[in-house]
Amino acid sequence: MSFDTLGLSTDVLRAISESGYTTPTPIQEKAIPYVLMGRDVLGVAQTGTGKTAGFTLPMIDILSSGRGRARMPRSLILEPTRELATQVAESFNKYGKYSGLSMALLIGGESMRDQQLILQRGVDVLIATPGRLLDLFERGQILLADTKLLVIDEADRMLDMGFIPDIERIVAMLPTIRQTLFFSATMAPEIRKLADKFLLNPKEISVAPPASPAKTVTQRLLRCEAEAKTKRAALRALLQQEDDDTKSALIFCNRKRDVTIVQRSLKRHGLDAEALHGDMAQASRTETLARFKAGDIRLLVCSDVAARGLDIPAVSHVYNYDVPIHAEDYVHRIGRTGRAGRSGKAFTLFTPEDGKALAGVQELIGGVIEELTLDTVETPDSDAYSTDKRRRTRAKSGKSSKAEASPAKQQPAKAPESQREEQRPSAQARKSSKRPPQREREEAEAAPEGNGPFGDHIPAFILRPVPLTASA
DNA sequence: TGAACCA
Repeated sequence: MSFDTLGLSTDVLRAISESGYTTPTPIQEKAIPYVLMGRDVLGVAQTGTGKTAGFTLPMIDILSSGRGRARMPRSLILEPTRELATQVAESFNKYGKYSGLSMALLIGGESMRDQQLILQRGVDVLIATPGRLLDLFERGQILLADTKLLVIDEADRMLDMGFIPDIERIVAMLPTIRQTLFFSATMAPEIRKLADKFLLNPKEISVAPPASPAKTVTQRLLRCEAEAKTKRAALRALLQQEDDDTKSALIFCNRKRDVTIVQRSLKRHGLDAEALHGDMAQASRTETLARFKAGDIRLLVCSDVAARGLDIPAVSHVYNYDVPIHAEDYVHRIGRTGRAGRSGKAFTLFTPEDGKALAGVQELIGGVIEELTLDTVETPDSDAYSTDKRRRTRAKSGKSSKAEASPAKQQPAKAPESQREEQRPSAQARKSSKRPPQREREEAEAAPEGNGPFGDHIPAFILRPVPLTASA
């Protein structure tokens, strides 16, 4: 199968072959002819399947005749994050270079004036995140009356993030006679309802995920104390252990402030890490992501802004510094690695407090994730979560056998609430006493405790190889 | 207990 039989123009085919592609992916093969035909398409596909080119390639040809009038874009693509929108714009640039289309990328965090100027000149392709699009619309900078081709990408994520009311407002401004392409990684009933609302007699296309992450990604858990300092030490230990195999790694935190803290901590310990989250200036978001993609940055500490959709082929490792609150986010995060047939590794730190979230993850993936056994931590049922006790037992715990860490006994928070509280006296003290503000404290803790990446102690487990053969 | 989407 090659691209020539799909009905694409020679201009587009030339750009494709110059990019080095010869064979369409299943979604491209199935979707492109229908898009060219003018049909609505309901595509169930994840990123990594070639979905983006599946709609950009035929769109380029559909739009290559005619020209956009001032403030009246001819097509609109909605994306949930700025990074994804940028990725789509890059696809248009790459494949549309012989087709002479004009394009505007409307995302927040960037100068509105530049975007307005481009809009006034008239564009064929508008790629936008909902917030900025509505903002510009309210300022009278955009008329969607001539937008006859609409793409709603990552619909499931739009739903999760509460964008659907925005999307509905936007779609209501488009002509009812139009072509709509609707993509989602899943087809939950709510998504199906949305699709029914936006699409007319769509051609349904569904492709299997490239390979389920369970097959290509080696997943492991690492039990940890809840204390941030300990988590950071554990993370460093893992990073060190995996260093030789690491092409590049994403380190996910649940909170933006922790992204900053962890990144600074790694840096102070001599590891070259950068940060990415939604509160950063757009310029550094763009630059950091570009450098990470280029292999310039090896370790990227990030929020869930990077969890979905981003296509970064060389990510060899994903670390979950926190167990994600929603189980689906786990799947998206680890899906950043093991892409395109490569193998990947995903490590998740969990604490006694993560019992519920972790159970949710394992339920969703339909299996138990194997736990790494560390000499620094006792067996699951023990009272290993007191810092003091850990210090005392660490030296002698060489026999912490893997056999004891039976997979069936993964849930850490078995101890009654009162007992756990007792084991962690600092938890109470933290709430009541006059300590410095949380942030200062964390940043102070983020400093190295000694020399080298591990401070003044090296967890014993990093000194011996950890078997990573069996798969969950 | 978050994060993502105009300022």
